[in-house]
Amino acid sequence: MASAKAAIHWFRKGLRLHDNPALLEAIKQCENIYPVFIIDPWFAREEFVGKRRYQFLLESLSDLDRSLRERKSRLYVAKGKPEDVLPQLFRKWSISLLTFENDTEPYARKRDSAIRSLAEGLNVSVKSFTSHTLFDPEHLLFLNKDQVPGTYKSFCSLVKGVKVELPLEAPAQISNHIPVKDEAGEYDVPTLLDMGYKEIVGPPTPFRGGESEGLKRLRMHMNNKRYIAEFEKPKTKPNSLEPSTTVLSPYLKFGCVSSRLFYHELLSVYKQVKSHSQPPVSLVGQLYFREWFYLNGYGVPNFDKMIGNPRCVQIPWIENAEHLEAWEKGTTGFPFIDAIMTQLKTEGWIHHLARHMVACFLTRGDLFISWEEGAKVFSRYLLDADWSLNTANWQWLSASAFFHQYFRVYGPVSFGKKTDKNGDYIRKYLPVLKKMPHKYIYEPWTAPLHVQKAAGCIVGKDYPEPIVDHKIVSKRNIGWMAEAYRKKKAMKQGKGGKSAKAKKNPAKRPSNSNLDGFVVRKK
DNA sequence: TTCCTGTTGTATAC
DNA sequence: GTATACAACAGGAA
Repeated sequence: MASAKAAIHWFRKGLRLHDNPALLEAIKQCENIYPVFIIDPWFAREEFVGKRRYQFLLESLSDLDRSLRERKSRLYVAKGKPEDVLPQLFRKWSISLLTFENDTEPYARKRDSAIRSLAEGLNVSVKSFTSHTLFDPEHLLFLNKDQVPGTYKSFCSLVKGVKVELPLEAPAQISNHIPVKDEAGEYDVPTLLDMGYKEIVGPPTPFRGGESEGLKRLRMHMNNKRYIAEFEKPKTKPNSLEPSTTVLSPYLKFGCVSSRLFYHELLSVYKQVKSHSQPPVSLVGQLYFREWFYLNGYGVPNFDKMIGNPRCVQIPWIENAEHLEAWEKGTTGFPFIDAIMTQLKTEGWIHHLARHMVACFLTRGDLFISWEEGAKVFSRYLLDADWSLNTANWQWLSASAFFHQYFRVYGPVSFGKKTDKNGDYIRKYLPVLKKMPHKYIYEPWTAPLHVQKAAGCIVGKDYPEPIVDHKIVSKRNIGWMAEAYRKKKAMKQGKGGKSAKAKKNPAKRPSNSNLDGFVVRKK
């Protein structure tokens, strides 16, 4: 009699039991299921993954473990490189099937193809499923003749009529077999300290990781049918003291909540109300942006770089370590910018429009520093840092791709005022400005000295002077952007045979020594 | 080739 | 609150 068949379901993203086709396939085919997550210690470094996101991941794993134990199973957290760990586990547990969710990121694709051939050599069959996104990017590319749609609108017409699969139920039972004895706790979910991180100082991030938390948050929003039906992204506030958007992004990033579940729940609410908002501003519209950006990450070469990325405008960004550091640390002297960066670091989440504000400021708006630098910082601190989405949004805001109206520059003083005239958001995150009168809170350097004294905040001593003159640098930058776009245009025309034109308008490389003296191109 | 549209700008005028 | 200049982009449709 043949012994019971054993499978590993390998969790990576998709940290959930609901809508998990790969896990269900393992359960269908095998009696003994080993749910595994592999932690690669090499990634446990703060320069890549900030401690708050790592904490969120560990909480998600603990939640998964709890849910599995409720079903008389458990999560096995193994440490090491997947290509080392998995073969060991295959042998140890006599595995014949490996299942996982497809991942479209370049690193993951490389890793998974290596694992596939490894498994093949060890007589382990591999089954993988698309369940992180609404659509299968490979299928979308096939439908669009291998072209990634260049605009949101053309993406929407592409997916019109493509069915979004219904989400699957969580399995009631995982496995017949009793989990292996692990008295030493070899496979337990580690702590932040175990992974070499220092403990989080100050209040914990307000968002806890895991499928349970994610589903709770989803339900909470879905119960508010009016909010769901009327949701319009541009009308939500970047500086409200409580989030004005759903904060489902970290749960979608790790797959604690299935995007297909979210999508079908939205459709179900839409059916129950008289009218609802539409893409691009609606919540379904937000999911479509996610899909479009994932497709870009899948189909555009060198997507996370400027150089070698055919969709990205080539812009001669400035290198300026002091400015970059001031931006990251929240010491630019612009209270709205500094408050947003403080919220980013202390809570791991900031509103979408707040991201716009600081991203525009770092790149084309003020500092003219590469979006790649900004993307690195965001991916360190954001709980929801997602390779495709983060990259795409940085390209958008820096007017490198997707968005091209570079002359629309966010004002670090004006933008926040529109939705928070009193500056309460700034007061919350920058207590040093707590007593600054609202007239000056967005630009404290304009406050008379006696006002600064009365507020207990002297600019230049208690709070920094602004590192740039926004009016001057934003105008200068528009000129530089125009140069870069002209060069792009000339290159494009040059390809058609008129190469002389390409040389006519080369983009000027801005020099650090001439930051304020650049004269905008004359008419 | 021209025209239209593009989630989410700002300052100023009425 | 709404309109307009600012200096003017790209992609896609017609």
